[in-house]
Amino acid sequence: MPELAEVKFYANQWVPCLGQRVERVRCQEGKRVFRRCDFPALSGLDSEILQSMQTHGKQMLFGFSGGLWLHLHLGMAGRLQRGPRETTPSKHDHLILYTNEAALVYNDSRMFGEIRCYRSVDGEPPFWKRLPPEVTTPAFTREFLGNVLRRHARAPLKAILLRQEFFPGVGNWMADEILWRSGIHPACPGGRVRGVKLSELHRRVREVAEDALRVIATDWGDPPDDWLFPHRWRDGGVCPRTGRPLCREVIGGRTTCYSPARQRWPEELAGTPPLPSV
DNA sequence: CCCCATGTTCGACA
DNA sequence: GTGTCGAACATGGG
Repeated sequence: MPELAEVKFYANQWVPCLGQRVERVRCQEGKRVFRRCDFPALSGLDSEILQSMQTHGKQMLFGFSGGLWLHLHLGMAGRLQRGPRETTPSKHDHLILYTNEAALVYNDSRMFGEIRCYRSVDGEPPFWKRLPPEVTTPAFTREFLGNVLRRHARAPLKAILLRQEFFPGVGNWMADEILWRSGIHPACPGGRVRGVKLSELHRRVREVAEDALRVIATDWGDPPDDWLFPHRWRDGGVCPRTGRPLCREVIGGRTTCYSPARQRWPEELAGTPPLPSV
């Protein structure tokens, strides 16, 4: 499930425990989620204090005293929970941090997620400081978007939007939502999007991210019926704007839902000049 | 048994 | 370098 807003929601589950000291770390080395984890560092969380939480796209970073940083990714099915101190590990609980008041649980049934731990006394680990701009910040400009599309002029927009190095946090449903609101076909090549369409896409990327955060990140509310979201996997789903049927197709390697009635092919965009030849 | 899944990475190939 | 495709990872749900 986790995209931008869901990741924020899960990260928030641990926030009430900021300031608490970890009394015990429970985990099982050898599980896939620890495939690149510095295990001694992870065990070192024992007796340290949880001091900070931040997210970036689909990634979470928890800061601990002693210069330790816990870096989590939820993959396809991961989640975080906060439970009572008496919490006993259930089937896919791969990591539990026990404080004197609570249990902080990382759960991932498919193990596509990842748990890593770093030592860095001088603030966040270096990789974290080099992450690209988040789509909700001023650094995510129309020009930045235009450059990305120009450099991938022949790739379908859907595939481009899924790339975390450009659109951190955007996943399958957000990409579909963005393109649907923009009225652009998901298979439209990046190079076709210029001028007003570029402005439109830029606005919608930010809008979907902000809407998702507002609706999901704190309370995990149900997305309203005027989003594409509640209609997209429904068999016989209907576009809430046009009332016309939605369709599903694999684009950019992922099942994509769109509304053919309002998301047009590049050729149908009036006055679009041809793509530059490579 | 079949198919599908809100993610990422890797190798082969045009 | 760009882009596509399929497979792999591991599990659960319909």
